[in-house]
Amino acid sequence: MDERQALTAFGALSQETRLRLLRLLVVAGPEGIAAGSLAGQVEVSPSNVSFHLKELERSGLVTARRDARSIVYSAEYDALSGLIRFLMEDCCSGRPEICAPALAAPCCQPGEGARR
Amino acid sequence: MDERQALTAFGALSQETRLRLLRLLVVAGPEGIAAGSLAGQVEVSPSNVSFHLKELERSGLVTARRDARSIVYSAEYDALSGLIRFLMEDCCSGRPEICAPALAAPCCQPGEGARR
DNA sequence: TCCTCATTTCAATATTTCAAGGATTATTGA
DNA sequence: TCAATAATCCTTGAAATATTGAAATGAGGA
Repeated sequence: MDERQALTAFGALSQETRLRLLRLLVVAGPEGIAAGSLAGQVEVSPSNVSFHLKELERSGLVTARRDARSIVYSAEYDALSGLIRFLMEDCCSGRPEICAPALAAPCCQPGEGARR
Repeated sequence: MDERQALTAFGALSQETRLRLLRLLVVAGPEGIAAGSLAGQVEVSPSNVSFHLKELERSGLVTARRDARSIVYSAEYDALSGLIRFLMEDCCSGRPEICAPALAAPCCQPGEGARR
């Protein structure tokens, strides 16, 4: 993840509708969710959802694929990992004073391979 | 870190000059850097640096204090930790498929209490 | 007090972002 | 091929953001 990508990704995450869309896609996993279904779930007009999905796609945080007449979006896990890592390493220079407290998150605990 | 704070923080990080300013402040640590010195280092006009520092301050990622005739800014480590944690937990739902790769960063390795 | 330095504030402009609606493209099944 | 459906594309206008230079504010020293 280079700086240009990170800047775009941060911009993509700084908008409420997009953050909600991304969260839905993260939980949905690799199988993804169709654009129309997303529009229904976030209660935003289809054209507006399309606009924000395109922004997310431009940032590399989600990818799109066609499935029959639907276009299915899914979260790009690698990009999200990369962004977290960018935030810790490039932006925060790996400062333990910053990174260590963040690692107290439940998902980072040993023996907690999966979320709870 | 609640969602509203995170949205503002992501917005603050999505601008090149601000990202550069923050990086300098992270490395500088708690003693911080004066606004004028920052303007020189990022080669941006003083008024523009002032604008961006205020944005960073509004997002909670930096704080300001007066020292004689200088105003010294410093990175808010807690806010950065909180943002990393938000990204892993709230946004990524703690998915191990996302968080685990990010933890491969050098600063997260056991025995690597400090960055290398 | 007066002067100077550091920084902010203000006003004007340029650029980007956002939301909504209608038109267009792509796919499926009859 | 035609009709129906799903999604995007395009345009419009409003709002937010970025940049610059000039003026104002605040602190320290002669």
